[in-house]
Amino acid sequence: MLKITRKVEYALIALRHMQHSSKGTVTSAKVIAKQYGIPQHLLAKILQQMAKDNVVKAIQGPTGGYKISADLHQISLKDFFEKLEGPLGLMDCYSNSDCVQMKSCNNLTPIQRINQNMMDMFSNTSLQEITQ
Amino acid sequence: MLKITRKVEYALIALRHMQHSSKGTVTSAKVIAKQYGIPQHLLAKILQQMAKDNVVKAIQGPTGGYKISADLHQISLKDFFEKLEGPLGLMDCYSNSDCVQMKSCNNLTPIQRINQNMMDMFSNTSLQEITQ
DNA sequence: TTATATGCGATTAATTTTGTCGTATATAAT
DNA sequence: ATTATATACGACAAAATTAATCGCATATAA
Repeated sequence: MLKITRKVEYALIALRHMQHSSKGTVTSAKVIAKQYGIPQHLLAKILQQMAKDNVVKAIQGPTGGYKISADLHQISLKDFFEKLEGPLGLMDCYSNSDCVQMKSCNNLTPIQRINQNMMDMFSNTSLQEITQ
Repeated sequence: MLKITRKVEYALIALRHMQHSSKGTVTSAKVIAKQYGIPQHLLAKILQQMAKDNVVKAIQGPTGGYKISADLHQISLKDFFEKLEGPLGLMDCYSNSDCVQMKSCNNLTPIQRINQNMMDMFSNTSLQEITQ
């Protein structure tokens, strides 16, 4: 419980790798996958999703690959996580209001506080800080 | 991702319920399960585990049930969660050191910081605060 | 003695996560 | 032009985790 998925783990690894290679360089999914022992096809899909989200830019063809296209200072971890995994929250009821236990559940407010603290942390941390 | 399991959700609901009933009262798993729409057998097992962990005390036989036996001020969320779900951590590598990507993984330290912040939050919050 | 509670292991079901496969398209290099 | 290598993307499958059920045992109040 409370785990980050491999999907975002892999995304962060890839971002960090690109962040550390010379500026303007293009890196293929294959290279990154091999270096970190990530299933290549899986990483490719993740990078494709990041491309759609305008975090990276994809260059096709041989010698193609990806490079960071966004200003990572401007993207919070919260936004990044949500782009990849959908709404965050310690419990489903924070993103989805059709919980049948809603009316009788007694710990919404207390856990809500913790949830808020976590969200704040993720909102106040930029991708740049993670990948630097 | 980053979700609390129903198991601890149910545990917190039960604790909170007991915390709010008159002191010394014994509450059966059945009563709580019905009130909050929780599968009865499942809640019973969770309460049994909490009994083993000395958070609640079990009273057997008809009119039996559970009551809080620990000082909830003295139990941190972190300890409570770990009792129920095992080691916490945003990534497995924080609890388990045999990750094959260990040597090449590049985001240990940055994520580590966030992880530490979360753990601190859970350590600095008592069960009492949640269930009050 | 009976009814009702906990105790506990085994099993199943459901859900989520993780990974694979196949095929199409783009494009640099030869 | 052809080839090799990259991304693009949907469908599928495998694995892992979480959630829930079942059955039987024991305790005990009524």
